[in-house]
Amino acid sequence: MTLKLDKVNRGPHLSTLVASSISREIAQGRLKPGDQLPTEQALATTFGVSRNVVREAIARLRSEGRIWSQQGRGAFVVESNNPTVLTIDYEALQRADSFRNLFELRGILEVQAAAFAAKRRTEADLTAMGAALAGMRAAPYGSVAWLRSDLEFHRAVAEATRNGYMGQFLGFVSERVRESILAAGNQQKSDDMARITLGEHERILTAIRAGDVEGAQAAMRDHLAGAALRVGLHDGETAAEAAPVPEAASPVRHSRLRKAVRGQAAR
Amino acid sequence: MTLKLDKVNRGPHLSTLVASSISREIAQGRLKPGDQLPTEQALATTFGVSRNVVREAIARLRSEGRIWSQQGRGAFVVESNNPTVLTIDYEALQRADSFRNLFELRGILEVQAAAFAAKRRTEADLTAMGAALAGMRAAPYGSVAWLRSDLEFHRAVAEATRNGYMGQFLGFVSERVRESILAAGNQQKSDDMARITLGEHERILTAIRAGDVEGAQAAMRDHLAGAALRVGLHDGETAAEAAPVPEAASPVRHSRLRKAVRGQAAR
DNA sequence: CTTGTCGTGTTATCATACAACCCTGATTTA
DNA sequence: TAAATCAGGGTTGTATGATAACACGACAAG
Repeated sequence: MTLKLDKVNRGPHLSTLVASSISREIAQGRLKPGDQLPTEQALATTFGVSRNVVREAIARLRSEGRIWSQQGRGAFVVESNNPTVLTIDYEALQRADSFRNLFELRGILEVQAAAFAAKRRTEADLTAMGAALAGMRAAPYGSVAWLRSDLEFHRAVAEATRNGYMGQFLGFVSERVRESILAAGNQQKSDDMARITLGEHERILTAIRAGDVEGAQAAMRDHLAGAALRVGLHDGETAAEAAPVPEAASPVRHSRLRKAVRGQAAR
Repeated sequence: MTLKLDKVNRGPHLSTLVASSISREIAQGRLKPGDQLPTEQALATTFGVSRNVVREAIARLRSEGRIWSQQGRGAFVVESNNPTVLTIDYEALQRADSFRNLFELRGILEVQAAAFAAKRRTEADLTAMGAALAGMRAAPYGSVAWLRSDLEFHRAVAEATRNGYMGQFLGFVSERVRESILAAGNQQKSDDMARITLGEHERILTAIRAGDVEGAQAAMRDHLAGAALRVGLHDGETAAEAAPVPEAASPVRHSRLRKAVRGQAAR
């Protein structure tokens, strides 16, 4: 048996804890946009860590676009509440409704990507898709090679849109969806599925090659509906029902707080 | 006159430069997934900075999910090449084709959001949208209050999709688009525009209230086409032509490199 | 009222030291 | 011989002190 021990080692770094703590202060409004943070020295003493750790935490928050600092002045909470990075909380994705929502978003992007691909694909794109399909045919269903080819096919479609952001976003969303599916691990495999899935992909490629925008959209929609069924999502149309907006906050569990971190940042 | 001096202060931190440099090594494949990075000491000497700076850079990369490190062993490039966060390079967005691509992506999301909103909106959603529209009517075109109400309207639409990720992504993309427009600053304002823009929004709301999915999509499409014209994008249909995939690398300009950073990380 | 100077406080960076930990290989032990 | 133990070096994590660069207000000089 392969025992399934989750990685509880998530961020044993002090800087991670400090960053989360400050992040929480911001999220919960105790530090408002435009506010100045305490000095690094003050933070270091209140948290009971070295100034170095505080600096690493601040570097992280700065890269996330939550705070902004200037030499000689101080560090400030950034004005716009929209951070410059987009993150998806892994824990939240375990909830069925969240997963369904993300799957829905992926569907939107994939279908439109197929449409643009049908309009803008080059010969190179088509051969790339064909190669990916061949890889799927050659590999056993569900194997690593099969999954890689599957991913490659969708990547090629995204590439064919000639819109880099499309590929970036689609890749990001798909990866999160894939992770979540793997984590759940309740996939059943059968020979029929291989044939069906392959057929779906082939129809997509055919439509894209023909430049058939509507057809490509429809084929991709079919494919996603099939995929939804295969991973256990039923009736993808009525997806989200009163799902609260998932906040991007507090990805760190408190139970594992270390002795040093016990204060609040700035009261 | 208000002279227009941009903030060139973007990231004068050494740690940012180091992080970008390592990030580029990964993106360009000189550091493959699973590879071990040079030791912090080695990086510090090759970059000509202190180990502290290297640590801040690594803390940042770790928070972005690109690197994984363990005490006593070393730091490694994470296996999946898909980072756990999504970022958009601000500099790249200044290029017209990039901006066009992002605008196109926004359009996809907005149109589909309108469709879902028409299907799933509640009374509360409708009143929120109505309030936002009222705010636009009351404020002068282009003013801060007007922009806020505009943003609020679109946020309400996204909220009405009952899909939190939709709101998250849409907000993220829209914010980047808005920043870019503000940075360009070549907006011309007229009274006609206020009326036209307001009308577009009203049609969207009407369709959503009526539960008219097709109508909401069409109205939103019109609105975005109008917005594209207003910000100087012409013929949004043939957006990207042979635009290379924008890699998420090198957000730092080299001309401003400081004396210390001149090496490569790990060859 | 403007300008220049100075002192203080803050961030940015450097340098060093130590603790915790992993890995390897030799040594001891069964 | 085979396994367990232990010592050593190497690496990351953290602490500490010092210096440079910068911002800002106070204050004097013009």
